Amino acid sequence: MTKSQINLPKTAFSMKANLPVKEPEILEYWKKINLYDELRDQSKGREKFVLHDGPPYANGNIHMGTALNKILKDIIVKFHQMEGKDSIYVPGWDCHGLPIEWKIEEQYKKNKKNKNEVPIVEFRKECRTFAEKWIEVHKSQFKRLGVVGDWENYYSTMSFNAEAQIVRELGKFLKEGSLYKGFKPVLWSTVEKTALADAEVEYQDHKSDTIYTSFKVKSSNLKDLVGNEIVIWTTTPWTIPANKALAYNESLDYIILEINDEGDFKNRKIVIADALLESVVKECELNNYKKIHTFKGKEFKNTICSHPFLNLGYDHDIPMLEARFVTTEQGTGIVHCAPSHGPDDFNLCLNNDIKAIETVDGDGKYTNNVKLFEGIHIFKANPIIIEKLKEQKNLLTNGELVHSYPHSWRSKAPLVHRATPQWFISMESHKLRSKALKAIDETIFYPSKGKERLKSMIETRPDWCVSRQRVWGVPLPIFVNRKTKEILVDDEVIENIASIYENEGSDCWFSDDPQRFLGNKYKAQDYEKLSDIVEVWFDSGSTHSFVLEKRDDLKWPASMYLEGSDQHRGWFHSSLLESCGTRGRAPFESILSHGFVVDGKGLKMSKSLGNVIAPDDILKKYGADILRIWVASSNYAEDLRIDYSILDQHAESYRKIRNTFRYLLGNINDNFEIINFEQLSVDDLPELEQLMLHKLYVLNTNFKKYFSNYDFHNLYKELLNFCTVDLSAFYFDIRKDNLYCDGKDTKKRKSTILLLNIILNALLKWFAPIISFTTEEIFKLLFKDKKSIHLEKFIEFPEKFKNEKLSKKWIELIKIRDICNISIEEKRASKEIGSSLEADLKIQLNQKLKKLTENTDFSELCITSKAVVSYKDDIETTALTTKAKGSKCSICWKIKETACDRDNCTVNKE
RNA sequence: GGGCCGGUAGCUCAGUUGGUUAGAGCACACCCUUGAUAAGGGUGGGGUCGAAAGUUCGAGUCUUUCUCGGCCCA
Repeated sequence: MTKSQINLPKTAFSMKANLPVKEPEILEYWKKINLYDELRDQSKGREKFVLHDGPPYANGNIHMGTALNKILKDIIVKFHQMEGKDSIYVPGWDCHGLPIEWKIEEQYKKNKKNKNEVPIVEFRKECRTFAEKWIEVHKSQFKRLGVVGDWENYYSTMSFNAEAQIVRELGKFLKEGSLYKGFKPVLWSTVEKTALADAEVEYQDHKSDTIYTSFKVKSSNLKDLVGNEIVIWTTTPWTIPANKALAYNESLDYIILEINDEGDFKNRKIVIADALLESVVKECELNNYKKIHTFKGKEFKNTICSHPFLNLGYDHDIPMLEARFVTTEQGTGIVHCAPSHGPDDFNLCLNNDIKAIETVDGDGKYTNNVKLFEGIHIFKANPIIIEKLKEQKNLLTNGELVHSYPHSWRSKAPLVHRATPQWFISMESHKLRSKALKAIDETIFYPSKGKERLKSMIETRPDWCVSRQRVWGVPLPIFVNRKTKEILVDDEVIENIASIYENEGSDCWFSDDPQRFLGNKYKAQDYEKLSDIVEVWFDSGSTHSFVLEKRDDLKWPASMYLEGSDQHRGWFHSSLLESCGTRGRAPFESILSHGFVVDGKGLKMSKSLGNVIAPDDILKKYGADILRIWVASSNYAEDLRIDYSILDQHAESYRKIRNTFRYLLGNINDNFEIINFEQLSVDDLPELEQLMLHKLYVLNTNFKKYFSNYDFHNLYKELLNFCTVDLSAFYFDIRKDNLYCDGKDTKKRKSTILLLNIILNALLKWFAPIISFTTEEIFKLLFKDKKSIHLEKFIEFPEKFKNEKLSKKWIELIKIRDICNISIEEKRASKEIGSSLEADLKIQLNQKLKKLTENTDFSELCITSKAVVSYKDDIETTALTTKAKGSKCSICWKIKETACDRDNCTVNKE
């Protein structure tokens, strides 16, 4: 007996993947062959698919969310490429903004350097260098994930041409007239001395002073009110000096309450909402009081009050205004309004011709607009205000409240609303809101629920504040006439600034003579040059203009924007507004949003929970292909769970896939042959092979269906099931006998080899976008004359592979096989047999199945040495296993009562 | 605090307009194999579908409340 008589699989493709070592080698290879350039060269003229990269912030190492995002992008880009498009991916980075500024400032603090003594231009250079450093770090980390893109020609928001184009984009809003100077309360950090973007604010618990204070009614249509006192509750006593109005809700019931308790309020009458009586009584510890009148809120109309500090010179009228935002959740049902210190207050007052003024300066100190308190820091003002109110006998009670309150994400300092001059893009003046809503309707969303999410945000958002009082960003290219206070609107000036930036960047705005930007048309001394910068969301919202439009290799609009679901309020949002404002439509045809990476229990990753997994940990332990499988197999429409047990599971699946490939490669001895489908005569193949062709055809159909919906987790599941169920446990298992024991020249074995080649090719292509490294490893092994799997296209299977009738037949055959397996298992459990080849099957089938099964070799199908079928009327399928009689052929291991007569088994046999 | 989204076996996911005993793969257990071998095959166990109430002849699917988680907003 000799093993040389059987054809055992042999391949150079190792079972052990060793991805952490092998993947970097493949990366080197891709670099060597210039894969990205090669892709573009070969795809010239094809339909373009442009996935426009949302720029990550150039700061800090990448985390799982970024890895997920980039891998998902790469998978989609590769799918489109292999589908036959020119699928272009240009990565980019978001570079301006507060976090980087803050890092540089931190370094200054460490080195005892004073930021104010450093020229702005020098400071900005350090910011630029900092961003550049992180771009390089990110680049290598993203590449390691297997992401193929134009890494050499990436884009960044701080590149000179980006800065120039951002100026041009702002110029468009300026020219249109939708960019205006406003005076609004914005969330302000007195520590960083800047307004903060929404994304820079975090809400934390904060202990606030609370007061119940009273405003005396000066005049009213409701005569009962005059001389009585309106009581308000607030958690910001320091805003009392800025009070300009009181707000009530006309649909609420209000009461006049006479107080008889000893103290400042004895015999005074106060007004509060009926619904809040109980809580006010409790909070203010009222014991003796009498409800003397009840009335509807609408009767407040035209009521004028005086300020609690009337006797201290606060003699302005305090009108009572109707406002829907007044509720009975907390307080008294009447809200104190300081237009400089709250958006609701501001809007209400604005509609009633009450202007906001600067009451607090950038440091948080009262300005000279505030009598009595000028120079006092607002965070130290509460006790003083409370004292004064007490002194004026207008304080019912005071206390403390812990509640959720806005804080700076950097300094963690509590924020305040402060009215400052800011620059806004109007949502209404030029119909930006309705244009954006229309654009949303014309966009395809994956998953579809993203549409409503973005829509509801656009519907309710206020005007876009695009100015920031910082230095690391694109300067707002605005000049204001010193005399007329008019904004200079002139295309030539804008283009002049842009062309200067194109050559040298925007640093010069802060250092050069303003005349240089104005040109010859205007005199610098007549104009004030703004020193604000553009908020970073405008930067990234403009990427479509300086990337998609400017580059010849790309197209506008993009085929797809793909980001985490938080970007409905971020990049999706700002890009939509910027583009609708300047071009009247969205810069994208579709939006794909993915959920967040959470731990195995569904909790968000945090240092304090200790459940953070870094991409690098995974790459070192498993390799990028495992991470890519995790991405492909997870449902990105929801949050994506990850932990080591989940990764272990995917690593197991990977081994299954890898061994599937290894079986294929081993049995073709690494000699791959491209099969010409046109010349292939399906009918000449054994039924099992025909069945496999049908399965390939169906799988490919499903594959395309799933891909067209970007439904990767179902697509991957189907591929994996094909490997385990249809190949490993079925086709491969059955055909081992044929592959190992039949002669290489036999027609049957040749048919099997043919199928193995087709299956190998198909699997390789199907899996390439997902396990990009492993498929490349195999591809290189098979093709010496081709460069990369990623330059290939998916396979088109001919219609003739489809055979529903055969498929239906085999569904029945496999049912019979299952019954046989149960029968074999019984004998195995009772130790009568071991291997299925020791089994002799006696199968009883219903007469009706005769036609279907008469040509089927069940011993082959069930991998037994013998199988006999008999037919009877009116019976269910049964199978009986007995131990096969005879002796085991030393070559093919089948048990036979006579000498084995198979060709290979008889050759060289003694 | 408000809005939106989600909770189906240990894990990743299916589950049509409400209609038999809720499915798949992996993992697990047991067995077999030792010619895919740090592989391969077979059989099997496992779910009060987040909880409760309701609508219905019938609910994983519809309604309400609660709970847990995530994102966004304040």
